[in-house]
Amino acid sequence: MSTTLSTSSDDVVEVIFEAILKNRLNPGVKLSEISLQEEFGYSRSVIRQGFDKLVDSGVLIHKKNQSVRVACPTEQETKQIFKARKAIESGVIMILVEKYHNKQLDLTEVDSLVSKEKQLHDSKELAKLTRLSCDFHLTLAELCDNKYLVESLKPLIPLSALAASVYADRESNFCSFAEHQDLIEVIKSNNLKKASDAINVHLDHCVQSLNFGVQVKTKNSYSHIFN
Amino acid sequence: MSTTLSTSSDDVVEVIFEAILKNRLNPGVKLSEISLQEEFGYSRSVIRQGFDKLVDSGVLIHKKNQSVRVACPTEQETKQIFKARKAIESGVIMILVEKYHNKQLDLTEVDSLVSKEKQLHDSKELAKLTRLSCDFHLTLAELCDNKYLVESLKPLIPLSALAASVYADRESNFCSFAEHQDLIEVIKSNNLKKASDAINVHLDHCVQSLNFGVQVKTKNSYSHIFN
DNA sequence: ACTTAAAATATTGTATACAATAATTGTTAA
DNA sequence: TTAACAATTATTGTATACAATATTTTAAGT
Repeated sequence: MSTTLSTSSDDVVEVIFEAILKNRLNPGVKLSEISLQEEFGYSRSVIRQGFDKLVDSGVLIHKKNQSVRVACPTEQETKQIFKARKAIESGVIMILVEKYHNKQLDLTEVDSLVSKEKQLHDSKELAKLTRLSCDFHLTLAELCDNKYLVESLKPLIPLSALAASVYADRESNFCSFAEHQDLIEVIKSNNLKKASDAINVHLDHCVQSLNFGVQVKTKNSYSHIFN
Repeated sequence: MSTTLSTSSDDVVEVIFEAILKNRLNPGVKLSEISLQEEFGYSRSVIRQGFDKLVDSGVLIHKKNQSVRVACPTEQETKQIFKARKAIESGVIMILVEKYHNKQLDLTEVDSLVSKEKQLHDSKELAKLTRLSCDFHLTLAELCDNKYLVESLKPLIPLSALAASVYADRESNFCSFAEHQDLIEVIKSNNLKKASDAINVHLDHCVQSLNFGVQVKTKNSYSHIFN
């Protein structure tokens, strides 16, 4: 949703989103307004507006009179995040099945997304892969042509990325591109039940691939984070 | 999500939400920051922070360098809003069915909500009734114990109220308490398909009860709006 | 009277100042 | 060395000032 014409504070939001998806900003990191006005060119009030939006979406945490921190989803929160995604995204995929059946859906964009995912997977470029698998889910939502649905899902994607950066280990196969391929096939199947099941299974697999036993580590400087 | 500890700007959000649900703030009304700092005790910066949150949720519309306006959903947007709600709320009700089956769900709160709805319906107190039927849907979401799901649904409720205030005529039976009663029953049925169908039908009925032929009217003063 | 253009006014966008609160550092005593 | 407390510093919460942009009013010309 945000402003109809985007303002400067949206830059802040974008840059921080990017930093999270690129795995540069780790969960728990403290972000102070004055420190960041040097990184960006903007003044504190603009930085803060961006922070406020991110706090609202749950990506940053803010306690009164304290600096904001990058969210660090707990095990319970992670499970809630994916439960919410199952609700929203099974709605998404059923809309897409119907659209496809009515010849109102062009899947070339997601098709090429999955191809790129496969390339990155084969060349082991894991950071970029995270980014793309996030894009895959958001793109499906966007194909519904329903901004409200997109806005509902949007904050849950970086939150999922944060959860993954905490709990996914190197080999975990967190958000499998192979299953993304399956999802595209099932959209074409014209079978609502199968489609709904497929997305639920995929998201369940995401959670199952996580290792909630790990210890959370926190850093405190943001020199090489935003570039 | 909002701040962990609520700040003053959340008051602004709350008051404006309330005003919308009470049908005091009509779609399209212009809200200027300086005019409102007299209504509230706060300064412009606080008012604006509240506005920003409301803009983000789509309840207020903001074009650069212009005053914010109360959103006035078009026919198409209204249909999108309810399509998004169907996706989210069918997820909600399926979670509740499961919870109820596992004896983890207490329905007394929603039961008494529906009773109150019936009372207000019988005594023709329509403004308060709108408020309660909104509460019903939000309460169902809250019973899921999933803040992400609640936050996804939350902005769609005042948006629905705005749509109703534009397109629902006096006799339209917009969000029927009788169907709310049915929804509670179906949660108890332990039948996922029936539950999902019931909420979809209810929300479809909401849209069907609207008359998109009406002309939109706009006012411009906010004297008796917020009290 | 109506249209157009210019001046005046009002409102937003951004930066900054100051007070309130939290975090940090330094000092002292056990 | 460690713990507790005080003083200092840093950071946020809020208000306000000023510039940029929109809106309204006024005036002139047709």
